[in-house]
Amino acid sequence: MSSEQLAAWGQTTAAQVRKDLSHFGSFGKRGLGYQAGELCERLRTLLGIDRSWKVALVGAGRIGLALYEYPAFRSRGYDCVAIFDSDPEKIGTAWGDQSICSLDVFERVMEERDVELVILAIPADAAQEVASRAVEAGVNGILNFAPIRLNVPDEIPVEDVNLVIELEALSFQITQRKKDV
Amino acid sequence: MSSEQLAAWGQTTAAQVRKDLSHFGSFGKRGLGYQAGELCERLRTLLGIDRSWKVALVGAGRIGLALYEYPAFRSRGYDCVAIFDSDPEKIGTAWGDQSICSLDVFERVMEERDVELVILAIPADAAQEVASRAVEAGVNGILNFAPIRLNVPDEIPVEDVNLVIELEALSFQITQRKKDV
DNA sequence: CTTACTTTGTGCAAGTTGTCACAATGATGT
DNA sequence: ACATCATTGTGACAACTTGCACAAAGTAAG
Repeated sequence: MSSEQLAAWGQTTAAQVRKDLSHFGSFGKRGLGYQAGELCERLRTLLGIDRSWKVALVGAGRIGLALYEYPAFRSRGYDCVAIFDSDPEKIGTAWGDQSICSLDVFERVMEERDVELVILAIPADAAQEVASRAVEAGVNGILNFAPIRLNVPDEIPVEDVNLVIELEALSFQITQRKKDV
Repeated sequence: MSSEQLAAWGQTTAAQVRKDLSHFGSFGKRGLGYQAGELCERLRTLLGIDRSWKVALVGAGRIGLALYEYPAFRSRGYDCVAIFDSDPEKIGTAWGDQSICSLDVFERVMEERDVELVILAIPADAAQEVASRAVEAGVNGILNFAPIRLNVPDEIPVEDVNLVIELEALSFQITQRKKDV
């Protein structure tokens, strides 16, 4: 594939594709382009998605369930090795092959199962405490669905997903567009 | 509140806050700062979130359910006025006060209920078709959970939410950090 | 072998975004 | 009334990002 083709695919320019790729080394062959299979493989390694990751899900509510059952999740190498919830009704019950654990045993389970990533699908008022405990327990990264800005050390990456903000971004763009006309 | 306080809140710098706000006009008083109530109100108007929006949910699966039941959704003025699904088992049943409609009546319902925003919580292979029909039916914006890049006219804003990409972004950051050390 | 063609990798220019610093402005106290 | 203090709004500058254009390097064909 040429950088031109890749650019069309990714809605950008050929020069941008070449610059971005060259940042990580020299992948292509002049006059020929990039060999798709090799490029994929090298990018997967660079992105750190050439292996599977052990994930713990905190919050067995509807968002947690939707994530847990999301097929792309497992197929892309994210392996859910623990589910936690604070609701005594849910603790002990199972989703698929995972039984839901109490937060009382959070630290022990996190260590036993070598959890690397934590997904927080819990209300905002509980998120900070769990995040801090997860960091303390040695987690490497956090995917946060709670609508608060987590306070964690700089070296722990956090990705926020905030549905309301996404909707508000849409509202803003629509409002702007109507004003222009 | 001073720009300094706002900056601390939003993890940015005071100068940035002032530049951003000044872009939309002159809100503050020199020597005093910004009056919180008025600032909020004016920003809400600018963002287009000073009113409610009529939303249709397409896809009554687990992601759809999680969204529908998400309290912040309604409390921020996003009013779900229709739910669609293609599964005959689900059509006719109801979630709360909304009964689930067939996609056969998509165009009619969209118009009757004045839908402004569509949330696509359906598999990738169905997303493009529904998106095109929504645009045709006069929708103003799309929130897309399907992992494909929708092809819609430039004047229709689309926000994508892709959980796998969020996780991969975490994986990348973790991998990078480990390399540095 | 040589010529014509393709496509990368990159220096440079253009454009965009973020930061600094300070005059302008209003509040506050004497 | 005046001096002092706090804070905005903004021009000038610095840092970063994107796009252009072309030499370098490789392919292909006669």
